[in-house]
This record gives sequence, C-alpha cells and structure tokens, in this order.
Amino acid sequence: MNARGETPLSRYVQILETVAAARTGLTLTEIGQQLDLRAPTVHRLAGSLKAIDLLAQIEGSKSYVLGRRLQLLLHSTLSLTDYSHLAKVILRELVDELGETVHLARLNGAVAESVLMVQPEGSNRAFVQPGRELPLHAAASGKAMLAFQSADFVDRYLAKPRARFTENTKVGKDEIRAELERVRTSGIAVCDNELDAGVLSYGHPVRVKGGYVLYSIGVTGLADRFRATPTEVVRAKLSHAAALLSKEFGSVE
Amino acid sequence: MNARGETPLSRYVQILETVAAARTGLTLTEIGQQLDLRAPTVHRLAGSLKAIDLLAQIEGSKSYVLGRRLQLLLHSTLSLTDYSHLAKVILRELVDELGETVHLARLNGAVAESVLMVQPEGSNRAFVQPGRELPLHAAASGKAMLAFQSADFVDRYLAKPRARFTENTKVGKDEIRAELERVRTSGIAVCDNELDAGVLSYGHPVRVKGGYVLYSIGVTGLADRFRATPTEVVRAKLSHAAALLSKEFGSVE
DNA sequence: TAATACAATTCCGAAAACAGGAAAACCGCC
DNA sequence: GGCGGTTTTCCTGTTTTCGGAATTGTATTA
Repeated sequence: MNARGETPLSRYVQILETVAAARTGLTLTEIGQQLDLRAPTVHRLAGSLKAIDLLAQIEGSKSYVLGRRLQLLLHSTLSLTDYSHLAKVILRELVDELGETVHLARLNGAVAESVLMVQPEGSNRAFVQPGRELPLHAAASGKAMLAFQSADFVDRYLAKPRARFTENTKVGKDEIRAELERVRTSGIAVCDNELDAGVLSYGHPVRVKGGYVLYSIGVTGLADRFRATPTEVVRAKLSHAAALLSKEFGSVE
Repeated sequence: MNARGETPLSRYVQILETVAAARTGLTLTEIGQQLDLRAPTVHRLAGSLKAIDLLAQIEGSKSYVLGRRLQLLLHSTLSLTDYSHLAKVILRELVDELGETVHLARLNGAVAESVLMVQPEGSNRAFVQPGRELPLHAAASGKAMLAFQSADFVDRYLAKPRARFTENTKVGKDEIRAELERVRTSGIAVCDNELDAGVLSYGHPVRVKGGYVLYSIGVTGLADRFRATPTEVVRAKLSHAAALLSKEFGSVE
C-alpha cells in the first residue's frame, strides 16, 4: 500500500475503469492525466494489462480499449434474468419470422451457455432452456462463437478431447477446423443432427464492443420440418437480429 | 514473472475468472484446488481482491463471488441507445405526473451521463439530451449518484478541481460534502441554479444488483414554474420510479 | 529538410509488495 | 471434548513495482 492508499492492483483496476468510461480509446497520456500517473508508470501498467488481454490496443493506433478477456469477465457478471429485457424483443421477432425456437448463447469458459430462449406459440419442446450448456464443437450456437475466437483459444479447445453425441457429431480436429472455416465463409453455423437427434439448428455470432464474439443466436427446430426453410433466409434474418443485439451490447460505437 | 510464466496480476485475473465460471460461490479451498495455489496464497490474493470490491464474500458464508466493481465496469460498456422499453415507460409516467422533463443518468467514470430523456408534450427545451455529460457536483442527477459512492470514490473526485457554472455552483470540498450528506438524509438531491441558469432539478439514486448506485433519475424544469411543486411530492414520485427501475436493472434478485 | 513539441519507451536503483512454509486459530461434526 | 479440515496469522527471502532521467519516436510547423 503506497502513500495514496493504493495497492498495485487497485491502480490496474483504475486504468481499466478509466478506459471503460471513455467513449473512445484512450492514449497513455490521457490515462496518465486522468489518474495522475507519470508516463513510465502508465506505460508499464497498461503494457501488463495488454499482455494478458485485459486491455487491447486499437490496430494501428496508440489508443487502448478494453480487451477481450475483460469483456468476457464482465459479461459473466450478468445473470440469466438480466437478459430478458435486453434481448427478448429481438428474439421474439425472430421466432415470429421463422416459426422455430430461438435462443441467445453466451461464451462461458469452454462452453456455450444458453441464457435466454423464446419459443413459438404452442411449442412445448424445450430445446435449449436457459442454463443449458452447449458444447462449442457440436451446437450451432457454439460453433458460431468458436469460429470467431483467437487461434490460441481454438487450439486450447481442440487440445482436449471432445464428446460425441450422435453419429453425426464432428470430433476430429481437422474436421472441426474445416467446419469453423465453413462458418466463417458462409456466415452461418449449421448443426444437423450433431447434438440432439432429429434436430437441426443454425447459429450466428453476436459481437460486443471491441468486436469480440461473446454471444451467438441459435435457431433450433425439428429437422424434418425446419429443413424446408432455405438456409439463406435463415442467415439473413439471423444476421439482422445479430446486428440489433450487437448494438444492444455496445458493439457499435 | 514467475516460473509458470505468471505475473501477480495474471493470478488475480485467474481467480476472478475461476469465480466467474462457477455457477455458485467458491471457497478459498476450491479456488486453490482449481488453480493449484496454496491456502495462504489464495487467502491473500482473494483478500486483496475483496478489499477493492472485485470480489465479494457471501453474507455469512465463506464463499466468494464476483464483486460489484465488475458490474460497474460492465454497465459503463453497455450501449447508450435503446435503454430498455420499460425504463422509457417509467420515465414517461413521471413526466405525466410532474409535467417536467425527466432523464435517466448513468455513472460514467467521474461524470454523470444522460442516457435517456423524456419530455412533456409541447416542451422543446432539451435540458439533458442523451449523451450530455453532467458534473457530479453540480447536477441533481450527479449528486444523487455521488452521494452514494464509496468514500474512496468521493475523495478521488474531490481531489481534482471542480468547474463553476453559475454563482450558485458549489465547488468547495466541505460545501460539497455537506451537500452529499443532505442528499443522503433527505433522500433527494436538489440543484437550484447551480448548473444551468434559471433551471431547477431534482435527482434520485437508482440501485442495480448488489445495491450499487450506478444510475439516477433527474427531473428538470424552469425554476420559476417548477418551484411551485413541493419537494416532498417530487421525492415520493422519484422514489417510486427509482424502485421500479431498480427492479428493471436487476437490483431485486 | 530542419526545427519543434510532445508522446512513447527504455533504464535502473530504491522501495514496496508478494510468496508460501510453518504454525496457530477456527469450525462443524460426531 | 476430540478430530479433520479450512481459514488465518506470522514472517523472511524473493520478486515486482515505482518513477526520475534520459532516449527514441512521431507528428506538425517553419
């Protein structure tokens, strides 16, 4: 504890708070002015924060913004009930358009966690009730997130063995890498009988502030019926809803 | 950097992430097991995190959960636009009852930021349009938040010089501390010609999950007209609306 | 192109914080 | 009251931090 009653830790936090409060990225000098810290000090502290992904530096700029790891941590403070007002309206609209169950999934460690589900009138099959954890390699909403994580994250995920749920589940490393590539190029993740038998679902990433993919939307239906809807229709509608959610989560600055 | 490639900072973050990933609170022993840390080490690290509100201990339990400071950080990254529908409804009701402009302000670093404004029919004077930043010492909604922050926060705020806007603006440290005390005891913040000339406004805190004051409601009107409304009437109505908003923001679990 | 101003970075010794073994205190449970 | 485990205190060698001074980098202007 130094003269001002601060621990090293609390100064780190103050820097994060300062950056969070700013509308745009902040330079080292700006941070230093706000917190009354000398240039070398800010430089070192911000460097340490950046090294572990708590802060990030805007590409080709000197400005710092919050890092992916911090965003993840922050969003994990939201409880399941917190999402209702943020996102229910947007999901409801999707349900009305597609006639299938829609859910919002959140990246939580190495799994996708359903945080909100909206069902069409009359449906009673709970495909992905809030709280359910979905594997990143075998659920559409999971793939939609995994496909946009850092290479490092994907490597770590693939380093551990993955569960097989149906005969269609893709578990091989190369198989999954190819699948993720497909998600990135086509703009939509598909899960056809890979997790729950007889179920077809689509997933689309949702970006938060900083461009990180921390959420995804999933649409799930019985394969026999849902297959009738063209993939491109699903992609377009998911994409639109994702854009709205991104705005909600502060992705658009 | 120690043998395992960890800095002190990264161990703090690991602890936070471990706690975040757990569905329930974690005890020191559980954290230690997951991260392979000895008991005294976890004890000290968790203690430091708790000291600055990054971790919190469940009342009457040994389990640790994420602290409110992380929530504060999160809220400051949430999108400004489209603050929930219900919030708008609540503010609209206040406008109808009081006949004056109402806004919702959010604590953002060392300023209050208007994130939502609702005006009475026919009014065209934009007192506090969304995006406007209000000083914590010279706006009613600002005072309403400042009065309920930690002593540490207030000390840091008062350490820097404050701007004077009118001859009524209170800028002295003691003057402001007394004013904050008045807000706490009376339950309402008043700003009479202190920021904008000829304008009178009232502010009331809004608590989020964990009891932290991160938002406030402000009512603003021309002093000549608005002074006719008894303060107690304003306080009661603001208090009611604040309770509804608290529920909206997840203060009630 | 040189001159200027300021931001970012590197260096480094003194000072402070951290690490974790040992041991004591505390707790819930027979 | 005794027992097994968890939490807390104590303490010293080790590591990290702090920030002044000096250096390099980078726009902007003359």
